This record gives sequence, C-alpha cells and structure tokens, in this order.
Amino acid sequence: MTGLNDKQSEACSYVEGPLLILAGAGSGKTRVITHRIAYLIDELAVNPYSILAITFTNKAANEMRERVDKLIDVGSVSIWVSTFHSMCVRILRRFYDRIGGKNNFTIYDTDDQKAVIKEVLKNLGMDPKMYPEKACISYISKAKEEFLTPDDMDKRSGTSYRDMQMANVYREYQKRMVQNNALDFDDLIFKTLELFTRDKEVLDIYQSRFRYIMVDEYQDTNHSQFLLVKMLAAKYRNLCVVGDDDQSIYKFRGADISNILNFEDEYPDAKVIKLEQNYRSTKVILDAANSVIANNEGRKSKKLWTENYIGNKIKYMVFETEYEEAHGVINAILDQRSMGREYSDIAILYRTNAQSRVLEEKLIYANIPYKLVGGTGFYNRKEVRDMIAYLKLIANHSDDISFSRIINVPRRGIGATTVNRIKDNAYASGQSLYDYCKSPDHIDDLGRSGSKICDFISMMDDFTEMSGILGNVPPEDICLTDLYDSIVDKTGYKTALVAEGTDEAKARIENLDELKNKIAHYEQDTDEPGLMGLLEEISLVADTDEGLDTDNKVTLMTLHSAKGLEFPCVYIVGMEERLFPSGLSIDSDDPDAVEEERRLCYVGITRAMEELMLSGATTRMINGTRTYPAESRFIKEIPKEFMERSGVKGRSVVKPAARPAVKPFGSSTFAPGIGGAKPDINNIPGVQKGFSSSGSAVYDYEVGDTVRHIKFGKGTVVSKVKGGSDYEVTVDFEKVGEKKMFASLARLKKV
DNA sequence: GAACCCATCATTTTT
DNA sequence: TGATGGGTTC
Repeated sequence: MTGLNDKQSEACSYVEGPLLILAGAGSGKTRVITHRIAYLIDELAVNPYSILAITFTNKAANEMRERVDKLIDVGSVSIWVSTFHSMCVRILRRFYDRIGGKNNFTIYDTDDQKAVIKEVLKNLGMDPKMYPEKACISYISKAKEEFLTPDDMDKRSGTSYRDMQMANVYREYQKRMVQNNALDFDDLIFKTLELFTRDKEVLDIYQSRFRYIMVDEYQDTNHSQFLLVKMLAAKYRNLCVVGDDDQSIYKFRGADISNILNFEDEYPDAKVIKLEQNYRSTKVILDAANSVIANNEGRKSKKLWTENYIGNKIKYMVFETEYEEAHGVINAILDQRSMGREYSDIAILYRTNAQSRVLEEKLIYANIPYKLVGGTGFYNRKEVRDMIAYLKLIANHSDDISFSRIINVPRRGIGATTVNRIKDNAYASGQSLYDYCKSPDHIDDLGRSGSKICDFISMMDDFTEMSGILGNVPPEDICLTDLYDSIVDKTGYKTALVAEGTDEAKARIENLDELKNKIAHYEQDTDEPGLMGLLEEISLVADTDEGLDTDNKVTLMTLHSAKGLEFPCVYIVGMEERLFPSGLSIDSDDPDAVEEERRLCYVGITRAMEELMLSGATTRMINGTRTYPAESRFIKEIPKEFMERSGVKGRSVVKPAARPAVKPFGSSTFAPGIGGAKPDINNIPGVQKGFSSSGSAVYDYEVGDTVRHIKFGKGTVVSKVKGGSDYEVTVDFEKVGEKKMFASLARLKKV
C-alpha cells in the first residue's frame, strides 16, 4: 500500500478476525482506518454496504467519509460512517416499536433531562437540596452506561437509603420519559441494546449486514457501547478497534479503559498492532510527552518515536499572576507572528474553561483574532432553545417538557397557577399536557385562561399541519424555513423582542435569524429534509463542528477539546498543582484520577508539532479566592534537558511585543534576532525562539550532510552558523541552487 | 405576574 | 469572580 509504513499497511490488510490497533498520538491513525476501508472495497471487492465505521464525534465521522471518498471511486456513500448515537437513532427510528416504543421519539438533551428530574423530585416529594438534579442525572447516566435498569440499581442499593432513593428517581424518570415519548442520549444506546437483546430478528438484520466493523477512539467507549459493538460483531467477528489507552481522558463520562486493556481477553485470537512512529512532533516534544506518561501505571507498553528533527527546547515560563501569564502568552504570539507564523497555527490550551476569560481579554486588547472552541454554544441560548421547543412540541405532542417551556413564552397570560392545574389534571388522567388542553371538556376547568389555551392549541395545530409530520402534505411542499418563520411571527416572539428594543433583544433577534440560516442549510444539504431529521441534527450535531477553519485565528480551547487536533505551535497555560492536575483529582481516593490528568497532559503535549510553551502563575484567582499554587507535578516530570525555564519574577523577563496591534504592552521596541523581517518564500512560517535568547535548538545534521526540504527537495548543507538561539543554514539544493535559511524555519530533514 | 435581590456554588464534554 | 436560581417583594 502506498505511502504507509509497514505497521500501518499491516493494519490495513489484516481484515479477518478481531484486530486491536494501538495507535499512538500522531501515528497516522485516521489514515490507517481510511486506507483500510479503501483496501476492503478496492482490493477485496467488499460491498461498501457491509462496512460499519463508528466514531465519537460527527466531525470525525465526516472527515472519515471525506477521506475515504477521495481514496475510492464509488460506493463511499453506502458505507455506514456514523457516531454511536446517530447509528442508534437510525436503528431505533426503524425498529423501536418492536420493543413497545414509538418510532417518532424526541431526543432530550441535558437541559430537558434537568426539567424532567425537577418534575420527578416534586412528584416523589424529594428535596432537590438533598438530591441535586445534577447528581440525579449523573446517577442515571452512570446506570445506563453500565446497561443497568432501575430494578438492577435497586438491587445494588443494598442498605443505602440514598441509593434506594436514587433508584426511585431513576425509575420515575424513565416513566416520565415514556410518557413524553422521549429518549436521552444514554437511552439511545441503552434502548438499542435492549432491542438487540429482545429481538433476535432485528439483531440478525444488522449482524448479517455488517461484515466489517471498525471503531475509532475505542478507549472512549463505555460499557454499554462495548456490549453493543460486541453484539454487532458476534456473527462475523471482523472487528477492528483503534485506540490509545494513553489518550483516555473521558472516564468522567463513562469511558471504560478496560475495554481496550482487556480486548485480548475478550478476543483471545485478536491480533494486536502497535503504531508507534509519530509523524507529528519534534523529538524534544515527543520525548517530553513520553517522559510524562511513563509515570502512569497500568498502560499498554508503547513507546513513540519519530524521525522528525530534534527541534527547539520546550519553554517553561512562570509569571506572577494569571494576567501576566496571559500577557506573556500574547507577547509570545506576537513574536511568532512577526516571524511569519500564521495565527491559525497557534493554539492556547487550558484545563478549565474559566481560564479563557483573561486570555480573551488580552487577545482582544492586542487585536489578535481568535476563536473559542466549546463553551456555551449557540443551541444553549434561551431564544434558540425556545424555538427548538416549539419545533419539538410540533413533532411530538407528548413532549410535556417542551410544552411547559413555551406555553407562556412569549407571555400570553397563562400563568404558573394555570399551568400547575393543567399538569395536575393531565397527570391524574394520564394524558399529555397537549392532549389534555386539546380536549374540549377541559376548557371549562381552566376558567379565564381557557380561551387563551384554546388559541395556543389551535395555533400549534396549524403549525403541526404545516410541518408535514402528519403525512398530509406532499414532501415537496414542506418548507421548514416557512414553518420557522410562521412560529417566529405568529407566536409574537419576534414582536416581543422588537418591542423590548434593548441591545440584548437585538442580539437575540440575530440569533433567531441565525437559527433560520441553519435550518435553510439543513434543507439544502439533505436529501429528504423533514422536521424529524432537522431535530435530530440539532440534537446530535454540535455546532462547534462547523467552525470556519479557514479563518486565520488563534485557537483557544480546553485540553479535552484539543484531542485529535494538531498545531505547529501550542501553549499550555496554568501548569499548577490543583489546577492541572485538578484539585479534585488530587483529593480523589481513586489513584487513577491523577493518572487521567497525566494522560490529559500527554494529549496536550502531543498536540504540538514544532513549538511548545508551558506556563504557570505563582498566584491565581480561583472562584473568587486568591490561591498560591505550587508548580505542576507534570513540569517536574519533564526532563530538564528538554526544557528551558525562565520567569519566576514574571514581567521582568517578558519581552515587549514585537509589533503590538494597539500599544498595550508598555514600551514597544523591536524583537531582536530574526524578528521583524517579512516572511518570504525562503522563510516558511515556522519556528521561533519565543522567550529565550540563549541557544537551545539542536539539529541532527552537519555541514556536508544531505538533507531534504519540504519545498526545495534534496540538497547539501554548505554551512551552519549560529545566530541567536538559531542556526543560519546554507544549503545547496539540487533543483534550486543555494539557499540561506534559519534552521528552525527550514524544517530540514537529514537523509 | 414580574422585577429584583441574595445565596450558592462552582473540572473536563460529546452525543 | 461570575452565573444561576430560588425566594421575596411590589
């Protein structure tokens, strides 16, 4: 197979029987999966229809399909490439009725879950102070991740009163979910498992179809997902899982690392292939990552190596406060920029979202464009959620949660008292809120509000008619954007916002328009668009997936969201005990908690291709209190020879910005050394020394060596002259003749 | 029914 | 520090 190393190509062609691919960071994992699929189709003439590839995020799924599509001529559309969750939705939409469900179920997100829990606690007469919603949700989620029913959990409670109560909440919660005809994210997996367990015919349909199954990020699977994969693969046993135990960072959401560690116990005939060659990072960066992760116990033995050049030392800076730290990072970025590095090559990573604020402030001040990944997304805005609640209620009249959310939004004079009466009565008669209100017999019970409720229901009925979910409208006549316009308009939602006239209201109106754009996009890009499909997409596809990667901006995100990405230049901030590793993990009685933080550190370090800077502060404000954190243990785990420390007294060692956009950072002079020069073709945006001016970089070629340059091809090193922290290298290229360049920028590779 | 004020409480997150 | 939510007051 072309362009693959031995291990990679072995992994591609080993297709019969169970296979575990341990793919280290930057070892070309996605490449292997896509080539493997191409191999199955092109070389073995496998029908694409019988291939299933499961990923965790939609982004990964899309990327995979695109890359397969480039490798093969036809058929990529009929491969099932999807996330666990969308796969399960697809199966349940077809067969959920086989186990007594309704195929038009609604998907509930965490906010909806919270609302259900609230009702449940009220109903059971339990104190939300003693049993916080969050705790209930995570209890239920944990149970479902383990494929345990309320009865199972009840048995497990033993003599613990609290556990028994929690099991009760779980049972009552499920009852409500059935009433609302809704499934939460964990239910999607759980119910599919239940379907497969109870209906062998359905199981056989999928088992027979999927002759070849691949699971990406296998270290992130929970127990239920493990069971699901196991069932699907039971017939042909052509199961290939790809993962890296060292990058398991999602234990808190149920990821079970033993799935990958015990794969060989589960499948004794499994072949194991390790991908240990890293194509991403410099030697220094990779060795630092290896040194850190070596402190963990209970991992699969594995040692990443690379043929890449040694590279610059890792910079480690200590500042006085978090503000100075941010300031220092910005200065470093401006330096990089003045060397010709693109903003989009740079990422700032942190442990907690709260850390982004200070960084953002400084970035704005310095006029540096940035994009923030994660955080509270578009679909969490109140006005957007309101609109989606309308759509959800239209699609599923049993959805009491959405009904309660919008019955008086915008205000239509239906107050809490009335709503509570509706709830009580409807609950007593076993009807949904919608059906209860729709029944003419009940209007009188509702007194003065009766007519208002009548109006509301008849409006919703009109919307329902328009939506086409009743099957009364020919599909080509359904227009979701029209439906959306009607909702925004006829409910008076927009009018209410316009009347408000505040800046905030204006922003909300913009968000309403933005949602319309998204709906229009969906309608355009989908073969058979419908309300169900739209809601699915909204629930299952995070809006972070559609970020415009073309923009030249610095990326800000948590270490968690950085997994799977790479950047030439990475800054990891907040390298302090109790921040990273987090205090909770240090205090935990589970020894694996700190190990998981260490894996997170490993993930962070291995995101960097060329340049890595770590930083911390000697004092930091956390939750309103000033703290004086010690240096992170992970710093101590990086061998000194890879690292260049500076700072401690913060500001004094921070260089002024090379070219501040505003003039925020005090005296702005010039950056010494190679800074300031406009990048030209000889100076491909590359590496810069960042903070230090002492020599640090080491390169593995000498005068007379033959080297390869990414653009100019092969050449011979004519001279190598030290200048600042860098070397000025002159190379005589076979094709283009003699070129002078900075070693750190040239990315020369010895041949 | 709505505005306002005070208490509370804080990892990580995709689906 | 800051967001959020419940309770109180008008």
